[in-house]
Amino acid sequence: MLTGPALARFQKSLLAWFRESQRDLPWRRTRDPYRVWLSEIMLQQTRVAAVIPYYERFLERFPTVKELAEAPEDEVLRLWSGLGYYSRARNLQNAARQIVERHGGEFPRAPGQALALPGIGAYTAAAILSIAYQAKMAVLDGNVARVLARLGAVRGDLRANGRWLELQKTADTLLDEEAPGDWNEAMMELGATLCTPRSPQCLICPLTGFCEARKKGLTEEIPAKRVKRERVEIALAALVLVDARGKTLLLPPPQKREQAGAGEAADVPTLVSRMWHFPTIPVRREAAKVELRKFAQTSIFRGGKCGSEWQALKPVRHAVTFRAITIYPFLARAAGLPRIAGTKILPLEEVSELAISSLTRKVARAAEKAI
DNA sequence: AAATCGGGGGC
DNA sequence: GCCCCAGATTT
Repeated sequence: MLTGPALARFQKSLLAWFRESQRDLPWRRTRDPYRVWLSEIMLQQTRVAAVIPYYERFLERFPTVKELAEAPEDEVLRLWSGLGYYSRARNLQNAARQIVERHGGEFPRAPGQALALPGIGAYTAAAILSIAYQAKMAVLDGNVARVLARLGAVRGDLRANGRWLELQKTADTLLDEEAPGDWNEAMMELGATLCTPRSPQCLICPLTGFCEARKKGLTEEIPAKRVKRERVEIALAALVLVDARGKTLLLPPPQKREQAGAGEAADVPTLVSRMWHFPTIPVRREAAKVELRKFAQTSIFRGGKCGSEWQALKPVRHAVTFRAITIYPFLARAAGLPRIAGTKILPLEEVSELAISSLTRKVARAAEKAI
């Protein structure tokens, strides 16, 4: 690929463009390793616009690694609620605790130690260490892979076989060792703003003269589309119990099931992201109410009074990776809520303040509208 | 190497 | 509706 003077021109072109055109993002106003780290975790598979409000709120509550390490997990998940990929938050806090215990509260500078932390893989280690500590490590993420694939006219699935490894080698050779952090951000910024998946803006791209895909007219064909798993439709029924004071009942974050049906598509703990949730079961669509009633009678009320009037609410749609879920919520008014250890009883409007997934937020909203 | 984990903005 | 995103972990 590029070497010598051509590489120098290439690097200069991109860095000049980046220093001129980069977006003003909250995490670019600091090199505090903790903030860089937090931003990189939140940005995994998540768009910038979605992250910004979460980033600000999270730092207000947890300004330092120490405060993050000492917080209850539920509080961390509460601030992550709605952002998705919740194991990121669980790993983040576990890593924070390790950093406090083993690294004196400072994000480790050694790549091996960084990679050993939960939630830190090759990309995130390179990103944090280059941006915060100017380590000479090249990042390879979806943006960079697309930029490199177009530059070199690389056909086929970028994540297949050894292709990702080849792309990493390419990224390594292109890295500007004088400014590794800026360089990495510049490559990603180009992919995020100009060298986009569809309709790349080649006319204003600083690298257009270096781009093989551009020369061959392949910018729309590269990179190849990812093959996705076929979508599976799932039906759930959820019970929104409300007492005379407008209070409702939620179940605590369920643990992963060990063996039985771990591979089943309709595994409730997975579908509610192991967060607080309304009593929920998989159902056959046509029998949602009957099956939910039976479940409520045996598992929630344990033979007690189940509430007479059940109101079917507007079905809620939700997606969890390859699963397309329809939740059939039922509003059940009861004189009193059953007391069950571990459950939470609170006003319906306050459900959104808990550590819940978007699925539960949608169900709560549907119920609020009906009241 | 393949499967899995959320959610939303843009088209 | 579909696509894909500043990927990591588990098996």
